[in-house]
Amino acid sequence: MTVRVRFAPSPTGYLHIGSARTALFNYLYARSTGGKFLLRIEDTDIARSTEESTRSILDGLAWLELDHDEDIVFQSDSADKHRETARKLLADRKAYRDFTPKVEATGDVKAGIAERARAAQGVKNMRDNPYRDLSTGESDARAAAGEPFAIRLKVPMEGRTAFDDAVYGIQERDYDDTEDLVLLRSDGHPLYNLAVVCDDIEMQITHVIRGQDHLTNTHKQILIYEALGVVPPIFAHLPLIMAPNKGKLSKRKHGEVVSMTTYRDAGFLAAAFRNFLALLGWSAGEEQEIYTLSELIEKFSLDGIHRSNAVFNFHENDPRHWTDDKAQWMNAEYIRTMPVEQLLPFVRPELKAAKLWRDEYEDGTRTPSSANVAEDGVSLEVGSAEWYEKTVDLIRARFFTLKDFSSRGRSYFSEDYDFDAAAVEKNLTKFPDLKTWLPELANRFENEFSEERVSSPNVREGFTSKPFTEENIETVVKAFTEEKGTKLGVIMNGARTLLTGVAVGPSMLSVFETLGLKRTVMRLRSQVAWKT
RNA sequence: GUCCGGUUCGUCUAGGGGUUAGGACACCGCCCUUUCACGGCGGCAACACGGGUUCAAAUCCCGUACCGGAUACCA
Repeated sequence: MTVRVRFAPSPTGYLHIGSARTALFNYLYARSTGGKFLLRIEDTDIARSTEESTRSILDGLAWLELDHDEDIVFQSDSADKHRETARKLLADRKAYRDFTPKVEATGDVKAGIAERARAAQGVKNMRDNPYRDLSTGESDARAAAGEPFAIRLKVPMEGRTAFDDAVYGIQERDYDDTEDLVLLRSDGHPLYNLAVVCDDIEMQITHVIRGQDHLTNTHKQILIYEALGVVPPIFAHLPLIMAPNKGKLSKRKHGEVVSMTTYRDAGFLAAAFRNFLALLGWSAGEEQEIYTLSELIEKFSLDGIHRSNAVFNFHENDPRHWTDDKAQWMNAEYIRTMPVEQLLPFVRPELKAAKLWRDEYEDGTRTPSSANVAEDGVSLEVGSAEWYEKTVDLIRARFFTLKDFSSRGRSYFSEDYDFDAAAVEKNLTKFPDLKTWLPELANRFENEFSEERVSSPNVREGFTSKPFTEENIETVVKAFTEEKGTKLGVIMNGARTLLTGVAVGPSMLSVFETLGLKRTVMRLRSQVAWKT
């Protein structure tokens, strides 16, 4: 039997981190078993469902690359079938018409339900509905007379529902604890449990993998399967993802941190986030943390799923820990260790969005004529595809998100970058001599190197033509430092701040080389930083 | 209230009768270094509690506590 699983979100908001994980687990299970991963939009709550939300959920799934099989099923399209099923159950006397007038919920719905349940405690049997055993004749007559009614499932008086959950094990529940659930509202609207069972049957779902909050629904749904004479699928309930206080994780309370789009927009790599999500409530029982998608598919199994809820750990008022540390670490880990050519396609849109992109960065668009790249490849023309790749590779080591390429890495791609006040203070203002030394160093570079066509009145006649490479730069900077009787760090750090605007980054020699002679010289002469 | 589920470092987790209870993140320290949020080394830090079973319990059983979920003519 081919495995068929489904992810069935209700479109009442964006793709929540918990739903995303449910989708991921379904996806992994389907792919690991050679089964099908189906998508069903449970849009039967007309008042709350929106198309925008459906789109947002699909966007989220697309971003995570959880591609589904077959056409998307919209639950609302099958309402007639659901009604028909309810009527069939009625005809089979597995369900009955309840003529009790509908009571509208007011105020806090959840609290009201709990209150009502408490009040009913011990007072009455959950199934002692006066209409439960109404004769067919009278029921038909009242219905024919136009009296409104809901259709309720007739839960047997004796016995219990039981199923073997793939995660939680044997689950049993006395019929006594289950109310005769409404299948069809008095306005003819089919309700969730009926709709889900009908659709799961229709879609030939073999495994229902969903949140643990559905555990009691499962008992109700099994009752419907039994009434219908259909063998229920296998159920696997997932532990829930909680807020740091172990409470419910919600948009109301926690905002954007729970939305998948937040991570996409914050410069997360889908692969990294997927990896993080996979480890929230599941483990392969080993010490590995970084898994490629194919490894996840290969290793995923229902027995690796935990029974206890997991905390999504973030700190609302701490910008550095605004989301789970491990998610951030994992993203950084992906950025700095994945093959650079795989990273490039993600950096490009980021630079484009920040208007830092140049077409020359694209592979294959280089113009050979403009290249004065040394034969050994050490000094690359700034702006070439090779330069771009090398630069991305250099600066990614200390980056956490794709956003960093356009923010903290801005100075590599544009002349228009900001100076960090603390860095200026620490590395420039503190050493006033640098104000003259650095432009002097620029002249020195210009005289010593010839990587680029620099036209300047300061170029000496008969200069030695050396490539602007780390090794050569080091010699020059060291000599310069000695002449000035200062420490290498003073020059290097001053140059770093002037050239990149910040106090941190890769080796300064590689920064010089990466920026190239022309830009290095220009920036060393710049006095802008001193004015801030 | 009732039903159901859960409980190993701050967080994610490994381990499921005998372990110095392992790893990762975070945090702290040292090293590397011209700087650094890279890297290297190290440190802090956990079996909820009480009973039982057993030669031996984090691990099995029972209870308690706490946390969570559910309880709807919502999904």
